[in-house]
Amino acid sequence: MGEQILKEELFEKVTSLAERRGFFWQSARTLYSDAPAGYWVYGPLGTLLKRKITDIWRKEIVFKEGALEIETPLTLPIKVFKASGHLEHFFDKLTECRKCHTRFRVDKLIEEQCGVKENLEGMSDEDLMRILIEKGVRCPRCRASNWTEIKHFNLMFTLQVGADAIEPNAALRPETTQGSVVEFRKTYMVSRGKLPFILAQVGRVFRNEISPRRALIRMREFQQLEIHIFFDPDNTSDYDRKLKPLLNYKLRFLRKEDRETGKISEITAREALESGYTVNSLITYWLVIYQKFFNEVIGIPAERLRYRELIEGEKAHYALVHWDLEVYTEDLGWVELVNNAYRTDHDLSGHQKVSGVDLSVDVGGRKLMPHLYEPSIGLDRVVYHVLALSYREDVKRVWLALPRHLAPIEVAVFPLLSKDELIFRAKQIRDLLKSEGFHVFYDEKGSIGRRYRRMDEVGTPACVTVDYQTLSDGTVTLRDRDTMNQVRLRLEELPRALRRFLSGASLEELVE
RNA sequence: GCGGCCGUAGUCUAGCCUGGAUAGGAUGGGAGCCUGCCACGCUCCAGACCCGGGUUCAAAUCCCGGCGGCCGCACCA
Repeated sequence: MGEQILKEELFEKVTSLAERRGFFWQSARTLYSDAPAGYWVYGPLGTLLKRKITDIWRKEIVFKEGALEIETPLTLPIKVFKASGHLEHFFDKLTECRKCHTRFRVDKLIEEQCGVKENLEGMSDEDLMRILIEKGVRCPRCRASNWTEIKHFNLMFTLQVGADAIEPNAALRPETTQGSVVEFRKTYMVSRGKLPFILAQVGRVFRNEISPRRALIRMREFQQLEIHIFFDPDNTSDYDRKLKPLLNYKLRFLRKEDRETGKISEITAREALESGYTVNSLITYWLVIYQKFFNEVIGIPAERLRYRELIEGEKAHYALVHWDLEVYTEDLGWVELVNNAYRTDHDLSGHQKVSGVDLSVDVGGRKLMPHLYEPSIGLDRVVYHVLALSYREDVKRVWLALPRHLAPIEVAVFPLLSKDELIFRAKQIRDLLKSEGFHVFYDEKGSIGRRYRRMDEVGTPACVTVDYQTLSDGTVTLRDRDTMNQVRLRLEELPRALRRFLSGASLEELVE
């Protein structure tokens, strides 16, 4: 199987196949070689795959969990990010130690070593630099006192909205959350909400990353599938009930104390909840739901998944507790797929303070500021890992063993030979399957073997071949991508058989 | 953003050190022939030196800058 080679070069093989076959590639490069990094195009197959993942998330999570999906603008007033705390954390002034090349935030250095707190934010670079020199601020790492000039890092894209705007007054959102938080009050009202109140958003977000790398893994513009659960921290009884049948489910955690050994603890939902580790039944439930979703629906083996507990300094500024759901591949190691943050009332309270609008809700005559728990999927990373974990090769062929329900092309139809009578019949069968709602691909070029290989490479689970026997008795062969085995089926039963096959039945089961 | 390595068709690669005439090959792609089930074979076609500047009679090749890629550091709110 060439396992050794596979592990080392998986990333390159997957991105190369993705470009060759039209899953994804780097934006604008064909025409402009100096186009900035971090922007990626989804080709026809990639778009289909991404849509399938999104749709299955809608079906399995949004719909089943009673979330209301909304769409909010990509552009938001800068005030929103002041209230959320992003502004403070997004515009850093950094300096670098000339001796050990480590970087530090200027305000932190001065705060820590000079005890100064006020007015640092409004201070000019010259003044800050003067303080660094006059107070002899030392590098916390190597004790040197030789700083480079101050550099600005702006991690949000700002905009001047309005033809006469000079100063930035808006920004592209770095997460969809703020849209949900800002519209919480209105949405809650129009949908006659009660707690827990769940919103969902699918959409693009923008981060001015310092060094975008590794294709879909770190981009400047990417997509999130987010769930925003507003709840009463003192009453999660709905979730006590929902969690009950799942109490024995084993969650996989990398606890902060096991950071160095990398030991993963399998802890049942019951233990996690009762020990207080996962705070409450609501958070515990959602941790279970997402691990199950990625394991059972997206098809990632459980041993490749873990929740990594983030420690102080790693956690976002808004989070009280925070786990990253991560996926493992041999060449990229553990990569974050879902950011699970318990944001408490950080966001709503922040907006209430800045806007002056009361954002509390009435619960049985009691005024309450809802808390927010947010599992946020990085969709592009999911797309990459679905492809990477499906990648197979042996001496004969390369194929994607995609979960059948995620495959962009569901079935291919081929005439065995490019002869008019076979082509005519094959096209009829293609149209029949299209009218039955299948995503069908038709091909008559090249040998039959070559056509099977082409479909293998894009993960098409089923190939239907029309031969001379089809013309005489109305049967076709159905080939399984993974085993390369075939069964012969009557045309009348083909749509039903195909449907069963795509939802997981084996070829043997189809002919029973 | 810093340091190291690197940049030739969709992909992989020869040529670069030591400057020289239509930049070679493989694979993939298109058109056709052949072909009774797993990348057969044959014919034809299209496809590249990351961008800009410099040195030179002459630059894929040497020099400078930019952009990009990988790895490490930092960053990842």
